[in-house]
Amino acid sequence: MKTLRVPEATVTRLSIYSRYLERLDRNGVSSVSSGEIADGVGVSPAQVRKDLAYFGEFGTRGVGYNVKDLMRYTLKILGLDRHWNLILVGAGNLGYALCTYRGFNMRGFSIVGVFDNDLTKIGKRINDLEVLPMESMPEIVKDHNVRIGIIATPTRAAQEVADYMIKCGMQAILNFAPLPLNLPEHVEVRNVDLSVKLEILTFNLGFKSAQNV
Amino acid sequence: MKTLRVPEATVTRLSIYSRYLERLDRNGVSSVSSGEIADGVGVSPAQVRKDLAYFGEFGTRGVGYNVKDLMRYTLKILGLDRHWNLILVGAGNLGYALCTYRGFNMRGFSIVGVFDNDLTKIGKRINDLEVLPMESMPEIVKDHNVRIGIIATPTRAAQEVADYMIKCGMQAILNFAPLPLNLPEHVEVRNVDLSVKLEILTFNLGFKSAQNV
DNA sequence: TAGCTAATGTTATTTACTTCACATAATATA
DNA sequence: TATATTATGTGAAGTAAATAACATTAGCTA
Repeated sequence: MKTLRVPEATVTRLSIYSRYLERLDRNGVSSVSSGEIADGVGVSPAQVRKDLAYFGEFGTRGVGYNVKDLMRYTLKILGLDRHWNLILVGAGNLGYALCTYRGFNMRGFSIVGVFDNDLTKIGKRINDLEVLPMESMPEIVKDHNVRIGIIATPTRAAQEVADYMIKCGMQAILNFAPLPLNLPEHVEVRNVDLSVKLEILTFNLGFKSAQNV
Repeated sequence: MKTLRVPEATVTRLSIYSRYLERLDRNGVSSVSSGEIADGVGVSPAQVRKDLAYFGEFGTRGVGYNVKDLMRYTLKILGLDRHWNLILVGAGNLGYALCTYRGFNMRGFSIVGVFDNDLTKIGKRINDLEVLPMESMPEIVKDHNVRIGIIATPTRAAQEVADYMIKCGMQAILNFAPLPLNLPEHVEVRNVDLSVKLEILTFNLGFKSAQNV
């Protein structure tokens, strides 16, 4: 098996292919071509094949791909052939929304601990979880073998929370605070910035208007 | 002024520089170099200068950039030198979180209409807004001159909602449903997929584990 | 005012990513 | 069984983006 560096764009698309394949499978589709996948998710057929080629050969020439098989392969590649327990810090509205977000469960993620340092929030329930004080993090992490943490705090708290998460053993962090975190190399971080995409839209709208003038 | 095509990655970074500059400005910093911006947001100094070069010359050789000026320029480039009214469909937990999200207001965005087709949700209040039925959309859009819509519905409703938004005149859509939308060319769409980034993390954790074995 | 230092703006280089094009292989058909 | 058709997998070509390198210019110092 090849060990080329895999572009992050490829991993992103793989995640999208994977979900598209789940949908096909639910709809009873058993076979699919790179062209159909491409149409379904809005990329080129060559792109689909190239992306898959980083990880092996999954199709049959002249035929296409078996939906169930390819779905399982993509899930496995993404590390989703297993269950992942997560912790989340920040029991505000965003934290609440993330805890109740179905999309995570559907992909094998479970939030097993919600933390906050606000005394008015500690003890409240979200689904079947109680919001806990930060000091409880090490215990939860140990009990549930947690490696990934989600930050849904106000911006000002994010860096401190990230540092504490790492002290508690987190190996990866998903950060919703609009602030670049400063973390050691061995920790994987990805940011979800809710307003950046919105600003790409305003940029493009502005650009269009300018061209019409 | 050059009219090269601007890479989307550049626009994304511009949004991040812009917020970083706002922070510097709030902290009373008046001058900054490309190297300092680079350190602050985690890119290379050359990248910062290259990104800015798409839009003009904003610095002084040997000196650096005036923070307030560059902040204003970046905001203007992104189309954020004005106010943007938004509508949102889907008054669930995610919709609620987005309506109350400070990050939008801080960048000049206001959600002026929240819609749902669920009768149990219509009439409820979010901040100072009442959740309205879908039929009210055209009126709100007209009254507030809205061009951008946010989709925070369950996946199954997203495509239909997007179509209706466009009928109501939306020119751009920010889609939180994990589904590629099928829309006419002239409509700008960006997806915020909450679990894709999480799956990049699990991919990377899996990859690391594999390499250690 | 001449020389030094610092940091921009920009060209050249390198690297990364995407698309193209086609050889290969599987199935269907006559 | 030969032929036509379809769609994969992949090397080559093309495009785009990031990095490096440097010429330029502002400000400082003696």
